[in-house]
Amino acid sequence: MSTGYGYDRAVMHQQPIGLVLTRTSRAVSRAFDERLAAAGGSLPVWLILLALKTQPARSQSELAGAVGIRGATLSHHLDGMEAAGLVTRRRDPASRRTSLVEMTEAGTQLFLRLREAAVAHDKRLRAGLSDEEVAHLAALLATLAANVTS
Amino acid sequence: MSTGYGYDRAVMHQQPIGLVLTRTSRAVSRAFDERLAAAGGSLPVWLILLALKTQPARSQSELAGAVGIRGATLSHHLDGMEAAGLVTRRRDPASRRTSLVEMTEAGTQLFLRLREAAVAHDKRLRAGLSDEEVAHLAALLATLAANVTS
DNA sequence: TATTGTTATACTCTATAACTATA
DNA sequence: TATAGTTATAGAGTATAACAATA
Repeated sequence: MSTGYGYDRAVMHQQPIGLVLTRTSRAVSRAFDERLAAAGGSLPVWLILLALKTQPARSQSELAGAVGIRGATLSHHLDGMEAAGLVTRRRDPASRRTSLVEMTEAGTQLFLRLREAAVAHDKRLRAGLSDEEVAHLAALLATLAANVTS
Repeated sequence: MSTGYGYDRAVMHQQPIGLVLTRTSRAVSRAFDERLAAAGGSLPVWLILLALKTQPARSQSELAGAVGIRGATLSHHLDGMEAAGLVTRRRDPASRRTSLVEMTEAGTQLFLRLREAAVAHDKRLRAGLSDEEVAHLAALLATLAANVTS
């Protein structure tokens, strides 16, 4: 019997999808980490800069939520990023216990380099896949994510 | 214009597929880690036991390759697993510098518990997806993995 | 000399708990 | 009291380099 995708039922159930996802994600993450490191960054730094770029001057709690890490973990990364001159922290005038994180010029420069690395990584990932297939993949992944968070 | 998947081109390119994969994989991995921990294991322990189950009495270098980690990292995990009574290491009679890793009865018991957790995780992941969609997802992920390793 | 595995050491990411400053 | 963020500490996973044993 044909599934319409070129796989029969015997093959389809060979590997749990969670295992396939874990292995793929490990391989792909490792490749991405290498590219980011070569460009002078890391995954958390990239995710933090990306979150800041899409919505500048965020409070740390918002930022931690956007990146998917705890506040203390974010503090840890921001310490390094601030020391490296990538971001600044200043108190929110409206509430002095909130701190607003902003990207510096050097942060923007690194962001651009990391974005290049991310774009190159993405191009490599998409090889052999049509836009439709990539869109379908994104939709399937979104379903998986929803399944574990609900 | 319709792509046939219910997504139009404007939506399709909103998010790089690498980012979607990273985020999905983080969320899914975290959920899986929690299940494995609740069952008394961890991801590396699960992957090592799984590799041993599918091909018993492997040398450590084979095992490290199958799991996707370095030899020294495997030694580290095996130390803990051996101390916990999950595996044994014995010298290969054919070549005394090679060590064969075997699962103990306790290792088998843990393997079964972790497999239960993995099956439950997989069932949850598949919610709302047909067998055909899961098979297609697996094929797409295989393409991504091939793209970064080639 | 080359290979298998171990040991020593260290790095990154993450977390929890206790703390400070502010509201 | 409650909240935003920091600091101290720790644990898991991984890695490289130097080493020992064996081939």
